[in-house]
Amino acid sequence: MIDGMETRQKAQIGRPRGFDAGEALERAMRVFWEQGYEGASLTDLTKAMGITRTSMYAAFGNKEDLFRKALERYTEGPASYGARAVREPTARQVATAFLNGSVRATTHPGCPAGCLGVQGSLAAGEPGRGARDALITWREEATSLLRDRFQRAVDEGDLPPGTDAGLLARYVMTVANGIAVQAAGGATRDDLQKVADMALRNWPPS
Amino acid sequence: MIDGMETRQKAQIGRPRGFDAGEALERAMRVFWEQGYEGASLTDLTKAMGITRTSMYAAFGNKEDLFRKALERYTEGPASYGARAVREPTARQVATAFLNGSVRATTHPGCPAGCLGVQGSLAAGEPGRGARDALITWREEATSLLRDRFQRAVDEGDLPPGTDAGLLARYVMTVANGIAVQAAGGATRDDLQKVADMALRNWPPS
DNA sequence: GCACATCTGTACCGAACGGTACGGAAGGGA
DNA sequence: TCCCTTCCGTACCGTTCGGTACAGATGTGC
Repeated sequence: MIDGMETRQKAQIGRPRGFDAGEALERAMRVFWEQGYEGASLTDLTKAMGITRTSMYAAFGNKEDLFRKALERYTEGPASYGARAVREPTARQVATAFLNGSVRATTHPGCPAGCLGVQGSLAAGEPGRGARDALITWREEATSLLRDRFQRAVDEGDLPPGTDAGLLARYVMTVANGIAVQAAGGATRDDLQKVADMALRNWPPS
Repeated sequence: MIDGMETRQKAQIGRPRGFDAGEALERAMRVFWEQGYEGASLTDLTKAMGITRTSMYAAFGNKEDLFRKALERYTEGPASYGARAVREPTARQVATAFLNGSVRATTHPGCPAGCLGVQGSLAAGEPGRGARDALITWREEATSLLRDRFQRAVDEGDLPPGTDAGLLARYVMTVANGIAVQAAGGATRDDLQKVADMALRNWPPS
């Protein structure tokens, strides 16, 4: 039996936790988002989470585990536009929703600029390879989701026969990644929305 | 009077340097490229450069100075396709050369995958802010170069009147940034070349 | 050959890193 | 009420971080 959040809360026995694990994870996610895996120290993290190192280790494992859990939360929260996008009725709407969502998420007021799945760890030294590889896998999974969706569109006749669904998925993902980098550099939402619109102008006809 | 490399070599007096500063900087650039600013420790750097910490500090200043000089070298070396691209005769050729160059540079065999100007430091903790901001400026300068070139194309009638040169520049830069992220994640040169080709299919007519 | 300016190597600095031992505090079950 | 289990806070672990003091090595100018 596994509880949803994955932060073990085995039985109802013993002293109960004195903080909200979900809220603490949310705060940790923000720190990783803003400073990256290597740039976020345990002191930064626990201070933002409002708990001690000991509590953090007991609840989440270690720094890398915390990062992975923060990434999960990011997927279900700020990056949930991805899962929503692939449920759009046409391939074009999928691509549009995905890029629009990425623009909104990477420039959301009150949140760090950019995308945790990109700037969390793009290049890293030896101790950060785990986090980096986790993000590579994360981006690959998103690309696969898009590819499968576009392939379905090809099969259903929504996209022209012979269309390379993998290329289309990689193209959309590449633009989204570029948007994330731009946002991290301070590009505005309006600027990036125009870029997203332009990237969709050459979409194959239905 | 200033010497070209910027690594001070004031007079011909005193014990001469026992290593090639250009070669050492090249090695440092590779380490930053592969591991990022925060992920590259002085131990990693000096080991790759084949010199001691003391020699590195005497020749380059400190870690952040070394990073800035490595970035200059990167600009004149692996990223020199940028300056070449803006000299192409038409706007379309400029954009094509820029994206093709970015594909080649980010997937060059024997070099780290990706782009130093992106993965060198995208998100960072407090001590890495200098490097991060240097890269933001670096990308902005490249965008400005493209924007000015596209504006010239508009003025000369190479691009339709009323074309937003700034948007075009940001679009090209965004795709290039996305290509860099993709390359850092292991995408192949062929895959990315197809993405670059696709990104140029909706280029405004001459 | 001698003096001087610079470079090199070692050994070290204080601070920050990720991670943990341990004792006291605080709840639930009997 | 007592016990047991778990959580919390402090104080600390060894390691690594970026950076440097200092002494010896090595060349050039006189």
